[in-house]
Amino acid sequence: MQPVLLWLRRDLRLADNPALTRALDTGQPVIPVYLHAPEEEAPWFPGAASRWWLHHSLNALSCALTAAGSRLILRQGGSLECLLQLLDETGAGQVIWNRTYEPALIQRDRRIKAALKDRGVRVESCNSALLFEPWTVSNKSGEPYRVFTPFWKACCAKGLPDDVATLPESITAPAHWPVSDDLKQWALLPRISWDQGLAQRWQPGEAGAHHALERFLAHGVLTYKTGRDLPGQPGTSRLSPHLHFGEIGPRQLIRACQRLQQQGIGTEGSTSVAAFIREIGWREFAFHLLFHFPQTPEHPLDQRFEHFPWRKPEDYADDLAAWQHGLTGIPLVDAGMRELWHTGWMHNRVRMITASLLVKNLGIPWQEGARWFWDTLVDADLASNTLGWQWTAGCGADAAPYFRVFNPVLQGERFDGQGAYIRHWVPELEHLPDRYLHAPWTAPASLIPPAYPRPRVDLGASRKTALAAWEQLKEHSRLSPGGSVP
DNA sequence: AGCCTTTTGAG
DNA sequence: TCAAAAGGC
Repeated sequence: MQPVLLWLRRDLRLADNPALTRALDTGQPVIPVYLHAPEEEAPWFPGAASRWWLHHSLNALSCALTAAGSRLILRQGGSLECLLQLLDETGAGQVIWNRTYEPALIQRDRRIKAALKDRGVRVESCNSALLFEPWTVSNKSGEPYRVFTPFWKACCAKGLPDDVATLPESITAPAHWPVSDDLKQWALLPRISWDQGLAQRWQPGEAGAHHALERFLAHGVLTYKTGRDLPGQPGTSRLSPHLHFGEIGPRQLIRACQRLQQQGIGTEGSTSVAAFIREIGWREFAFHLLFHFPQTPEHPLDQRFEHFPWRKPEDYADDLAAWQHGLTGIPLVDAGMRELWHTGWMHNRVRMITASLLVKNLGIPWQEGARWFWDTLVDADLASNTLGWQWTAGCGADAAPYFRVFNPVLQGERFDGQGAYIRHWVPELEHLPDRYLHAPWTAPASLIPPAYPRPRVDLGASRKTALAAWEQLKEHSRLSPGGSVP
């Protein structure tokens, strides 16, 4: 019987996978394929941490498919060329996939869909990644939302989808399997092994995603509202990389939350679960914004910021390097940057704080931070990363106003009071008493650990400079709206 | 989802 | 005198 191709991309799971369900519903044999074509994601080629995750996730998916009586076929090259080749080799007449939403991938998929249809191939695409696809939500005048709360209200009014297809017991195999690449030959893993920290922390793949969810449901979600702010405690879901690669989907999370809500979980539990669902909403909002404003990975949504007086690369290179390597001399910031480097992930509150320091105190353009996060995060996601950086820089939709500057000393005292997080990631400061831990430069000279750098910025002075620059920019924009600044 | 300074008002 | 509230960036 004529098989169908199931083209897997950011949907590396078997449960709640509409494209897989559709493929099974045809009653024909299914050939699952993953195509490696990183250049098609230009200019946002997958970063090193992301490639590490992809390698292990594909391994896991391949095992799961094998256990279900199927296989994962790997091919490298242009996606269209690979698909045509596979259609030719297998005699398949239909391709099914789940949609992606990054600008470059939308273009590619559109091109491929048209080319396949031209050749008489049946093509079908589904939604696995989102509760609401970006073109299905708009305000009364038909415009995309630019503010989160009304956006999310409109989503909730539609009803959050929680319909989840059951896990297939087996997947019908074709009479003949096409040959597959050997995953190792794609060289997704780093050549020098800096990845032990990642391997220790993460279990990529669908099973790992469900372990992470179970842990969170049992230990984090009921205290999420306050627990998520404490970087020294595992109070967040840590699902972001699993979500990015589609090892688990938002509908599954909504369903799990609704099950919890039906049990008696008390007021704190209930508001905590609601807070978590709201975070899923921010993820949806990020996709909404990226789809409707595809220039935002590179350009600020608020055009006034095109003329912001950022420092120049030759002036900030040393500060940028110090920030990247966790050597700014500001403990909470260095702790976060080192957590990122060692585990490919950073606690959300610390992301806001490290980003604020880069953009506001160091005067470095947010795009530099976005690029570094892109390369080092295992959860690097163009939509979420763009929203996060523009939020911090104050130039995005519903962003934090520019004048909101985080003070990493105060934030440390407030959210890492006992210093568990800082001491874990900045061992030079292990023995510094709590009262000096967040600002070692205020300690008596005899207590300051010589191995730890002096702070690279004066937090108070740089804050003033940043606010003054913002006031001036506003003034210029008022005088010459949309125009250039002298 | 902030910080800093000034003002207010109870004691 | 000091904590809380308010106001500006």
